[in-house]
Amino acid sequence: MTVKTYTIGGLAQEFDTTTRAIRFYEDQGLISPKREGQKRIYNPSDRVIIKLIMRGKRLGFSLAESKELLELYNSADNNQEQHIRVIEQVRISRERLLQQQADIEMMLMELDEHESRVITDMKTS
Amino acid sequence: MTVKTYTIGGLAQEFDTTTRAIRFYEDQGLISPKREGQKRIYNPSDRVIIKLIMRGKRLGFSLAESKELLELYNSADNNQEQHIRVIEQVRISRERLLQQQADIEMMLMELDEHESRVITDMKTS
DNA sequence: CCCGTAGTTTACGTTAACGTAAAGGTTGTG
DNA sequence: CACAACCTTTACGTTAACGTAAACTACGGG
Repeated sequence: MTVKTYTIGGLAQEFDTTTRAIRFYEDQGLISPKREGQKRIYNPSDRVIIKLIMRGKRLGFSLAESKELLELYNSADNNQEQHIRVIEQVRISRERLLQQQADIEMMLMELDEHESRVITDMKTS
Repeated sequence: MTVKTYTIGGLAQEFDTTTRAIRFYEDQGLISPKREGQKRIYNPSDRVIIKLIMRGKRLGFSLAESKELLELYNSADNNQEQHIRVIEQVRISRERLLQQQADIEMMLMELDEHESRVITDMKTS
C-alpha cells in the first residue's frame, strides 16, 4: 500500500498559504519532503506538520516555537533526564495555552458587552 | 477626587515590558498620556489600554489589530451605517477567537496525549 | 514548436515591533 | 555639589517571516 502524496502547490492551496512559505518552513528545518527529481513530494505526515504550523500561527506561535513542539513530539529519547525536560516543556506549553484561554474568554465577554451597547444604541436612536 | 496616575517606568514593570515599548505604542497612536512638563503621566484608562495591548499580544494580535479593537470600543458614533460596521467587526473578532479556542483545545489534547506516552515510557524503562 | 502551467534556485526587499546607543534634562539624597 | 535614578528625544540596528523578481527546467496540449 503506497501512501498518499501531495504537491507543494496543492498544499499551499489547502492551507491558504503560498509555496514560498512552505519552502521557507523547509529551509528552517520544520519539514523534509522527499524529492522526485527536483520536485518536492510531500507525504501525509509532512502535511500534518504544516497543519500544526498553521494552527500555531493562528495562536501567535513563532516558527521556532512550533519547531520546538515538533521536536518535542519526535523525541524518541529513552534517557531519564530528557524525559524530565520534555515533561517540563509540556507544562510550560500548557500554561501558556491556559493563559490564552483566559484571555480569549475575557475578550469574548468584552465583545458581547460592546455589542449589546451598540444594539441598544441602535434602538434608542 | 483626583484619579490615580502612573509613570512609564512603573507601568513597564507592572506589565513586564519596557519603557521603549510603551513609548512605541504611543507613537503608533494607541495611547495618549498627559504630560507634566516633559514627563508622561498615565491615568487608569491609559493603563487599561496597555493591559488590552498585552492581552492582544499573548493572542498573537498585531498592534494594528489591537488598535482597531480600541477604536471599535471608542466609537461613539450614532450613525446607523457605522453601527452595522461595528457589529460586523465584532462578528469577525468573535470568529477568530472561537477558532483560537478550538485550536487551543486540540493542542491541549495533544499535549496530554504526549505527556501520557512519555510517562508510561518512563515507567517501562 | 510554441504556450501555459507548475515546479526549481538564488537573492535582494519589506514590515512589525521593538532594541540599543547617544546625548541630555530633573530631582532627591548623602 | 556630585551622584544615582529617573525621565526625555533622535536615530540607526535587528529579527522573523515571508514577498517578489529573475532566470531556469519539465510537461502536456494544440
